[in-house]
Amino acid sequence: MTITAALDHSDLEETAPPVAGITTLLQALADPVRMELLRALAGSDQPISCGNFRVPVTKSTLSHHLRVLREAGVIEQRCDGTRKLTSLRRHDLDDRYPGLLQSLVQAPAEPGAMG
Amino acid sequence: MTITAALDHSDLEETAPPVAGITTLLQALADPVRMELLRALAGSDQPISCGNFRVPVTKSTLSHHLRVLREAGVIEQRCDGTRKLTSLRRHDLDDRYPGLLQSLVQAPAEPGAMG
DNA sequence: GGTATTGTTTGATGGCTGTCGTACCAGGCT
DNA sequence: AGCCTGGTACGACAGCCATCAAACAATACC
Repeated sequence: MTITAALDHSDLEETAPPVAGITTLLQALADPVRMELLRALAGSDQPISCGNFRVPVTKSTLSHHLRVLREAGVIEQRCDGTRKLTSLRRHDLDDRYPGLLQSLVQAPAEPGAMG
Repeated sequence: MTITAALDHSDLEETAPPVAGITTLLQALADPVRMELLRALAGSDQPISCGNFRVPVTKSTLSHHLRVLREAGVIEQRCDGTRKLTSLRRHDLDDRYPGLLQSLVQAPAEPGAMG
């Protein structure tokens, strides 16, 4: 097999993994904390750093939740100095699951996910 | 507080419980078997009895999955002799979560949920 | 170098859940 | 009555998962 440039899709993107299947995606979103993270990201046009999420969990638990979202293809993270900026992969999500993101973020938030 | 008839919403409906919150709903759908049940129900305009679902689980497990969907407000079941006909609560779902059901059922099915 | 600041990783733990087998119950059938 | 069919309820069990504390890593700043 020849060495190809198939994975080099463009210029300097960090080769974000593909958006997960529907079951994995729903599992990733079926958590009150992660839904709150999704809402926060969807409601902001700018990336958010870990410290700026207002969820009632420890930072290790928050890191765990962000990892789940990242591995499901919901978010992507970019290092910026000592921070890590998290942003929503809107286009990839809409591409694979049209309308899903919008119907989720416009769903009424439940009390209990925020402190 | 006076005894009111607030719960008597109409005539002879079986008082279906309200559609659950978004987290409970996503938890109910974040399972390959239950997503397959959803697809089967969404793809048929007629109710389906337990025996007509083609999922690779025991009937007790199937009953468990249907219970989860029922308690989340996704389906309703109507007794018909010895059978129990299951149907999708499309209107209630669309009412509470517009567009969600459609975006879910049109999502590509993953291999593995069917035998 | 030293010290915050920001996140990740690693156990550990308690709870939830998907699965099955078995028993059980209700209708329809002969 | 007896039997089957369709479905539920109850344990039991294994695996996953959300949570935390503590330790670690990396960058910035003094």
